[in-house]
Amino acid sequence: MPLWIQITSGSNEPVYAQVINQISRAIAQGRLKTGDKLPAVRKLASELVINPNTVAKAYMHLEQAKLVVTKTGSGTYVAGSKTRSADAAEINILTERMDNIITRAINLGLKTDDLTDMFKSRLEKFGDKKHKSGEEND
Amino acid sequence: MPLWIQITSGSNEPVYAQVINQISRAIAQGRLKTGDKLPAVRKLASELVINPNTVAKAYMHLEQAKLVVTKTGSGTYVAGSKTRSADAAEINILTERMDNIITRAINLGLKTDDLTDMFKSRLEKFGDKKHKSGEEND
DNA sequence: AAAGTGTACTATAAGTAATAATACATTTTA
DNA sequence: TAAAATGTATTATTACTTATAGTACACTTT
Repeated sequence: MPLWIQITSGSNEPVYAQVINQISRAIAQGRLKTGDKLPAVRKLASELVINPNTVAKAYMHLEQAKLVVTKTGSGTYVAGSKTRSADAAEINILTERMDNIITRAINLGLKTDDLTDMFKSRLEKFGDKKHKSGEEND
Repeated sequence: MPLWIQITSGSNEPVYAQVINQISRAIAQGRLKTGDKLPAVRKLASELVINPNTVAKAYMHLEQAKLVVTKTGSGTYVAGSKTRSADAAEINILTERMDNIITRAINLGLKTDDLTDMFKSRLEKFGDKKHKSGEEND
């Protein structure tokens, strides 16, 4: 499995955020599974031609989000899913972002039906993934 | 109709973006209709206790998004809907943001069914609004 | 002519993003 | 034990963004 992260330099999205988002998505879509090892900070930085600190920052955020587990000296690994249940604050942020997207779409002239179709289409890439069980790293 | 915009100072979202988003949403939800006049730059700035330049910046962005029309010396008005059709680039941005939300939700432990329900629920606030016709300002 | 409106410009301060260069602690490997 | 690999921490610098502030200008309405 070579390298699936791609950095867009000119983007308004910060580099560390691009790393976070792409790894998060890989986990959500099941392309990265519990226990999988992420590239070493220095190695990934070298491959993406970015600063090691930037990768470290991304890994730190991913760990705070409980998506990865860090073992100093060993590496960074995808955490167990544990059927996390989102708290109220996180749900609020989600609905806020959802409203923003809907707003944008409506103001672009899309109809609610079009939007619904688009949503369902995107959702297809995300099955209710079963992470490998029996490998929880705690 | 007094003031429906509310600014959160401590937010990580820039003030000008808050103004843009709240006005955009009001338009999308039909609470602001074609031809409606927005508060004057200086007046809104005064009411929100922010800098007039910040409001001007928000209005500038709204105009570039074709959501409002500006008449120097007169005021800023909600533009006609014109059944705008989004171009490919805008659709791409939308789907990208949609994927990001879905990613976040799945990683929080939500099921696709829960997500679909949430989406439909949020969508209810946005009818396929008929803007007042016969008032296109061109 | 006066008032109201959006726009443009310069300047400043604060925060964020990214890079850079080191150094340190822990784990793995030889 | 020693060496290598790993994540972490620190300090510094540069560039950009955000927000405020003050001023001036052009156009429209009254």
